[in-house]
Amino acid sequence: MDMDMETSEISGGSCKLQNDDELDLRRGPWTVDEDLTLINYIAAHGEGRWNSLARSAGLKRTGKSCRLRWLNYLRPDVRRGNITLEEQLLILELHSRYGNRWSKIAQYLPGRTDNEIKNYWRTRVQKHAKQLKCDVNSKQFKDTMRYLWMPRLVERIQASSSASGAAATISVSPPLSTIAATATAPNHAPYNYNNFEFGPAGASQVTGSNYTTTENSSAAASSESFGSTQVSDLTEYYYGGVPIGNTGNPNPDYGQTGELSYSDSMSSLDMQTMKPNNSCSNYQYWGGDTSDNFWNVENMMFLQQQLSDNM
DNA sequence: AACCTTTTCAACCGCTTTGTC
DNA sequence: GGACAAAGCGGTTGAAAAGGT
Repeated sequence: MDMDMETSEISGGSCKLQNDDELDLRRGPWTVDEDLTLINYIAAHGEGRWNSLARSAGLKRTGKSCRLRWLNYLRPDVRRGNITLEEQLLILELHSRYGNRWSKIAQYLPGRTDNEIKNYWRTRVQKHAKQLKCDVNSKQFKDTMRYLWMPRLVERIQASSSASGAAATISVSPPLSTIAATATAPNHAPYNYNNFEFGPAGASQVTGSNYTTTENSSAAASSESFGSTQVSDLTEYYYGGVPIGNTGNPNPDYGQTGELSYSDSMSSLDMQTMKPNNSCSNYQYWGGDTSDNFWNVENMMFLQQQLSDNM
């Protein structure tokens, strides 16, 4: 949940650094006024040189704090909202490749921040490892991800694309992990998963025909339109129709056909047949977190088999 | 409705890397 | 090449929301 940015002065959070009376530096949640100041200053002068930027803008914040706020929250191309199936798949794959190098992983997910990916990993993925009582870095858990979780994600992506009329372009064979293992490192050429082509943002953008999302396009549009125009109200500073800094779901696609939450992607699977147990129209968008369903008896059996195989 | 627990994620901290003089 | 500052990164924290009883 986002901080309530409508609250100008957050009680308790708007503390000053205790030993910074001279500097009068603030910390804690950013206020709407501070956001506007930062947005307008960067619109006029550009980003970088964060310490001097903070001073020049009149923000009583450290440069680090300004940088973080801008990169993780205020930047026009920050993509907010649920991690899509494709993104989940990418994160799992990239994490198996890069480990906890979140900024590296974030390069492949345009608009996503390292912080967001890190939070996703810690709250969702590590949670399951904990439930399975195994280490997130253990071979067992990695195998479960690779041979169970990821293939099903691929199936879910295929199912949702075909249900929505879009051409399904992902094939499950060979395993994505195999591709990743032999793929060239980023910076370099993006790796291609059939029609999905991923690459570090900036260097090589996503070019997969079906990977273009409405978020991407709106983010790109807002990014381009972001100029030196002064913003006087955060509601003017829209990201896809919902102002950045607003609470709730800033993602314009929330609840729309074709994008499933992580939880739903798992709960909609029929674990016996490994197929969606309902039509796409029946997906529970933004329902409760039922992702735990994924880790049912069958999956536990799979894991146990993995464990016994390794003995 | 009230209380407690769990989950989420923005923001901070401290360390490392990079840039500048 | 050493010293310092700034930027970048990953780990951690804690407030608020959501969920459960």
